[in-house]
Amino acid sequence: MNRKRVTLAQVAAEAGVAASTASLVLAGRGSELRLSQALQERVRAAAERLGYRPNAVSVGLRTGSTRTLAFISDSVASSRLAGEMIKGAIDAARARGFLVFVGETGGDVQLERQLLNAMFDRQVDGLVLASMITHRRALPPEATRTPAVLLNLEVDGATDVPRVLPDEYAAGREAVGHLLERGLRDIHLIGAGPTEDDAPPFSLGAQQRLHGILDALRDAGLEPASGSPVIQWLPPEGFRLTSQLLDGGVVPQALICFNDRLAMGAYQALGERGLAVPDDVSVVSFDDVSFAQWLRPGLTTFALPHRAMGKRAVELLIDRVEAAKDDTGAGDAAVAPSLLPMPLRVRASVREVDAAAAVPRV
Amino acid sequence: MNRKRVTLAQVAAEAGVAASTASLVLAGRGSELRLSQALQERVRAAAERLGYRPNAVSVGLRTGSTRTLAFISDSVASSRLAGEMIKGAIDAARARGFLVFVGETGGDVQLERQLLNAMFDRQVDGLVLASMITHRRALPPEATRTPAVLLNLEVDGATDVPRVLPDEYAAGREAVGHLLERGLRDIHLIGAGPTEDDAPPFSLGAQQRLHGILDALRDAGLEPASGSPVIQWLPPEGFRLTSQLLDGGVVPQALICFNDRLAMGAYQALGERGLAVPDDVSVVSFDDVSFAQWLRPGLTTFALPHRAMGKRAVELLIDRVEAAKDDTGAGDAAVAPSLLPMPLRVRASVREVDAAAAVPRV
DNA sequence: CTGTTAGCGCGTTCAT
DNA sequence: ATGAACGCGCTAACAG
Repeated sequence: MNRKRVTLAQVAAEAGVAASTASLVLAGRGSELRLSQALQERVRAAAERLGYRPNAVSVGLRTGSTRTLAFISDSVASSRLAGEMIKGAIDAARARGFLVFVGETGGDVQLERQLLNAMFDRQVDGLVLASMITHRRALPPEATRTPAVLLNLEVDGATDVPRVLPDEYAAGREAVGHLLERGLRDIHLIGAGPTEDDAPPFSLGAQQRLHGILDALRDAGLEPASGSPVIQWLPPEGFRLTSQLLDGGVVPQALICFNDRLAMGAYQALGERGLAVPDDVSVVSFDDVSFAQWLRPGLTTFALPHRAMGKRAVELLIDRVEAAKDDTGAGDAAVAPSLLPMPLRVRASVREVDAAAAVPRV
Repeated sequence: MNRKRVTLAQVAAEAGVAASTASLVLAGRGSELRLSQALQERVRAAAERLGYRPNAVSVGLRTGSTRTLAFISDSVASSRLAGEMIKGAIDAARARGFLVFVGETGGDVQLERQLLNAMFDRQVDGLVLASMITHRRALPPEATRTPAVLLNLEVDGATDVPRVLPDEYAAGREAVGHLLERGLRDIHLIGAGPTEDDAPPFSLGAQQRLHGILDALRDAGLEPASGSPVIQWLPPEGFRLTSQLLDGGVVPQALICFNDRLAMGAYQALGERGLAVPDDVSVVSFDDVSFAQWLRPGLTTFALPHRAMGKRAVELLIDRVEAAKDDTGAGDAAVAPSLLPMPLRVRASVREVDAAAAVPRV
């Protein structure tokens, strides 16, 4: 029941020409080759009438290009953000006429190889290798012999493979800037800090957030009022850390939570003690997960631009794929990572004080 | 740099046999056709040595089967649950040697057709058409001429295309059962009700949840203490609805929230009035979104089995694909939908009373 | 037991 | 201006 497809041969027969002729006019090269308008119209009409669509498998075999991409990540299901990354990728691909195979490894190297093989067997034109948590890894050898781009991933040493990453460092700086501008100087860190070394070792993003925060503070002649590193960034930890801080008798002016889940826990701890956000304590955070906007009050947070990252990654990839076609032989020069801005979602968790008290922007 | 692939011809040459012979032994039909063991070994060794992998595009063209599936949904990014559905699907596919093209329409019919075409052009063996919100829709004509299964979607009339859906009705029944067993009889509905007609018209799932709840209540000789239909099931609505209830002077014994977002809003409203969950009011809900476990206390909720649904859908699909190969001609009999159970995640939002006060299970 | 032949559907010379 | 012929890489008839 599947083989109802119309072939080029049928179109040619219908139009009374040879298959090759039909191929030419449908490829738009008819006028270039000075085929009569009448004939061209005849072919086009026949194709239209029959509902002809080229068999992409055949074209792929013939031309070596399948207009198909591989998207392999360690996790597609962990959060909405993962979905956003994929959506950005498949949308951008479709916009340029590509389809994408998506695979998930769960971090299993074995499985990754298996998927890579299965996709390359199907002659994908390029590969985006993605991760849901920004970290550093080695490239699989397959990624070398075909156009590839890394998404939310960094590699060691100089490399010619493009990477796209969120600009965590800048977001860290902006987070303290946002607080300082509003006169908040008693800033406590929840999830990492107080020193450069106090960040989860596996998360590049965490390290850069911290780095940005500390640098911005230092530039203002300040340092964190406290810091509390922790390995898991989940609400219970946020709750515990914030509770400890509060139990120590301090009421912080502002909290920088290293992600929204920690912030959710912080809200809970604050709420249990009758402390109001933002009147008693201000909170800024990172990620902009779904519930950030539903917390009361709405959480001010820096969004991980996952959609944009997915989009950028496949755009870079397709650029490479199409460049590789007209093989210039170049393209193996080291390339810097593309850093995408993390937009600030201003909501209601940071206190708005009068301008007089605020430190002017530097 | 991409064309380093070893072909069957090279393997055959290396082994000193004809290509067709090599093909046969690598397909495992060597012994069946009584080829000498020595020859078979030679071929296998050559393939191994050269790192041969069949070009799946060529195989696809030749055999008509690409071992590739189409997964098209209206949204992949809306929630973690969407990701789970996809993960279930791609995992099940991989386990059976299939890869999947993922596409998203955003509900745009135009785009859906475009994606369908692009995927069928690439000769996918089957289609899963999915939605993130359970509803009823018409089948695109393409879904008729190839194996297809509907995921979280229902169609009008009898049909031979399999559908997989969560068992919302059963979950609705169980929700009231869970409350009744614990002696809770003053049950208020947040998001729908109090009558059968008070449910969002576009959501089949909502209607069935409500139906199950009402039936179970009726079986126990009860009816909802109140109901409050609303179109958007988001935290602000949950907050508003619950606040209204409370402002009316009633302190409900138990709330059935129609989803976790509404429940989050209910928690907030309760919290603002100093009412404790579950000591003052119990809450059950549906979906089991990510934050349900992070609410304090943890939210007892019926999980949408998205992962399992994705898995089941592709398993049914692949069964059909492989059945269609050895064309029995059958398969066009009407088929009932596969209803997957929504497991109850018992957490801490329902009060545990002493058995004496509880209504025994029927 | 093995190799030859044919063709899946298409794009691309190369002679007309 | 047009069509015949070839081949992408593979599988499956059929001969030998």
